[in-house]
Amino acid sequence: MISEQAQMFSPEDSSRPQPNLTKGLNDPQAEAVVHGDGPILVLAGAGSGKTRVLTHRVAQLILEQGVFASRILAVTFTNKAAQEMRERLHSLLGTDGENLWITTFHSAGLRILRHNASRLSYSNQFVIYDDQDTKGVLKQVLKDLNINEDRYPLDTFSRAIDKFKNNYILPAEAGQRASSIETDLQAQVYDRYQKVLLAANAMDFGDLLVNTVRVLREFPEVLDYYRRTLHYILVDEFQDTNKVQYMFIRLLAEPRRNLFVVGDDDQSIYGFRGATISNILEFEKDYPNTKVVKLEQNYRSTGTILNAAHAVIEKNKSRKAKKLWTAGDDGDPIRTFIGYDENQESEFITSEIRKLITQGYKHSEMAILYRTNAQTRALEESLVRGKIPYKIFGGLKFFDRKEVKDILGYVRLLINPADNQAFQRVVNTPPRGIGAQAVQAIADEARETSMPFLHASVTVAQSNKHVKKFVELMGELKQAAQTMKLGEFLGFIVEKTEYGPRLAAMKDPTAQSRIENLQELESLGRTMERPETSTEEVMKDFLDRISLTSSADVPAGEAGANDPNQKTDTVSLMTLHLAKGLEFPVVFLAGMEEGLLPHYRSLDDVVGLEEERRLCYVGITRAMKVLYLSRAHNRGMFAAGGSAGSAGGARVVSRFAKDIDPKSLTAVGTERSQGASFIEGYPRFSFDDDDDIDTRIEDDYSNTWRRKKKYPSRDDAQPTYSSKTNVSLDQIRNLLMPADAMKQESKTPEEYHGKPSAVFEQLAPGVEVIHPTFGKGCVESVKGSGNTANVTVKFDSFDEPKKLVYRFAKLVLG
DNA sequence: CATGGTGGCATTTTT
DNA sequence: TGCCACCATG
Repeated sequence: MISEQAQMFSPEDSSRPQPNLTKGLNDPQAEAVVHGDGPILVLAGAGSGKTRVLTHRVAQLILEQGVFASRILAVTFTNKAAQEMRERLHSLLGTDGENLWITTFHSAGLRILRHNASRLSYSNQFVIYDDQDTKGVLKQVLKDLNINEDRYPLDTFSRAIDKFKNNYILPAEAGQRASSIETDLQAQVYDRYQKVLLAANAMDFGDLLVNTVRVLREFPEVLDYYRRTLHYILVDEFQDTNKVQYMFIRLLAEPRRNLFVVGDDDQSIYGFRGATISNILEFEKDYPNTKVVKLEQNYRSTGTILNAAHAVIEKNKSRKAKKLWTAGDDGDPIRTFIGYDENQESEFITSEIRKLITQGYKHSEMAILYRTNAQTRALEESLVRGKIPYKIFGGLKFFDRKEVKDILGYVRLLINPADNQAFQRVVNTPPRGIGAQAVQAIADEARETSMPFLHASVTVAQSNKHVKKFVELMGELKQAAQTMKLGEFLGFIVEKTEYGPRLAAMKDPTAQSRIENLQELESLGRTMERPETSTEEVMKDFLDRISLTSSADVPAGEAGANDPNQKTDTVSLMTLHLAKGLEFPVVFLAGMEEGLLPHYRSLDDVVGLEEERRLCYVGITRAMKVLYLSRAHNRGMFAAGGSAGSAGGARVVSRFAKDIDPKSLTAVGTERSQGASFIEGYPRFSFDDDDDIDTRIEDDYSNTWRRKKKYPSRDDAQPTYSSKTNVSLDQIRNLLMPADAMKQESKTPEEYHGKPSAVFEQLAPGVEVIHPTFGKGCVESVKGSGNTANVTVKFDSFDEPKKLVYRFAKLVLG
């Protein structure tokens, strides 16, 4: 991948010790870089050198204004962008930049919460729930609240919760705001959902932001600490920040207001995630003396490409007037193609790539961009047949692979025994005779005792031999973790759970690639190992890193961290969203059709359509020299639906393409195409496919799998590790559930509320109590004493009274 | 009571 | 294409 503006670095720029930081910059760029204290908004058009301005600004602060690197926080959109910025600063600053905090919003939140989550009654060791975990929790919540999923689909709730969090609306406020049956249900689900997460000591992505802001707002000493630490704050892609993120920034920057934000209202494409252009407008309101700098000179694209981009974007009503210009040439016309269907469109792109290669372009200089991930299927097939090396960004991540998540599920459960989602994932994976009934029994036991599923399963193990075996397995894994390094341990899990051997015994051809993925995971674990650090600590880091690795950071299906410097020569495939911030000499914009771009889900509202237009704009402006627009006349994915925008199955050209001056378009792909118009035309049923694409699918991949085969086939499969079952359930219980694993990090509710610990003596029927998770309630009965004491409490928010083990329940008097 | 197979169905964009 | 719900079997 070519980095934005990378080619503009001349050797003089990085000469030390006194680099002239404004050399080679244009006037507005320089103005932004040398800006003193106080707020500044840089409106940076596509390709106007904004990353360069950001990095030089940081260097300026350190080298010219004498600011300590540790006083600077730079927030970027993805880990990849952060990494790139770090590298560029390294070449500008050398080791002076070592203490810079360059990070994403989510990573920043995670770091703050790892130190402060206990203030919010989480443990600082909390885990991060991904989308799947989240859905699992929601499913349970809907069941508990007797909500009919057919009537109120699960997705509407996950979307609603997401929206609450993007806008920093906490459950209580959501409840107050509720104005209809729907919104009231949403608030109820949200409330309960948060309680389940808290009980599992887990946070979802949104919580990483919401809880960070909560900590900063509710604990002045924490806010004070970070304000004293961070004096200069820079934010990239400011147009795509949402309300919580903006609150976070504002809180930190408030006393000094040294806030440097860079954005482009024309590239705001994350409205569905709560981002609003109004953040840019509000910025000038919130910081009245803001300096505004506009970067309008484009260093990336040809005149033709810029004109097309402008023609598309100028139709938007809500945007700041501006026009990019270039000192360069007009360049080539934009090339167009209409395929009979998506397969022909893909074949065309493949064959063009081959031609461009013969003309001297590298694969890595080309990208195929599209609106939806579903479009990759046809493209991928065709590229494979054409033997074009490619990488797909986004889509299914390596860490989203089922087998990888399964094995990591064991790791998660060992680290955080309260992780009930991880428990449910692994308890019968691979199948070991623990079905729905057994899991329900465990869930019931867990509910009655207010204990995590894992703990409850130890009790159920007394009456269920399958569960007993599982519990013993977990005990063995726990012990192994104490002696093995991470890589070895991951391999041990794969063997010991029989996950690997079972895969090896499968006829399914994908099984071999899954085994490879697990081997990849193992070697990834090995790279994480640190001599002085316990495997448990390493595992925690490992999980954090995995949780925050976004699909933009690493190509689909790759683990990433293995060989960061190995740049391979491949064509890049990605959605328009992921392409933001990148540039390529050659760009294919596939699927230029109504219903796809703009997507049919956005057709009926103006705001949505404007965002689609920006998306198209982002796509066009990724291209440096050569831009292709292609579309198909028929598309499989819509054949059945007959969706809006496609009358009678025939696909109509995108309205955005119609805005481009036809004189700058030229049809390619067939000799007969000279007069054919991309905008009104019909597909040609052949193109000059003279490259003789070998249609035999080569067996390269399966050969590699076979070579690396590690596991024996079923016949000689034997347990590699002897199993020792002479450990008692009680011993395992203690092993899996050390007292401090259940204890909240630093504060019990007693400490938390500053009350003496003699709560138990005062418990009696009728006494009001508060539970950290369940809230307020009234004691119904008290039984036993010491470690086994039980308290039955009727909580306000639950119909059924709950039986709690006093030792764990952390009750305080109400 | 657990499992594996089959058939139906929907499918934006992402930290 | 991939996921879920349902059903027949062990």
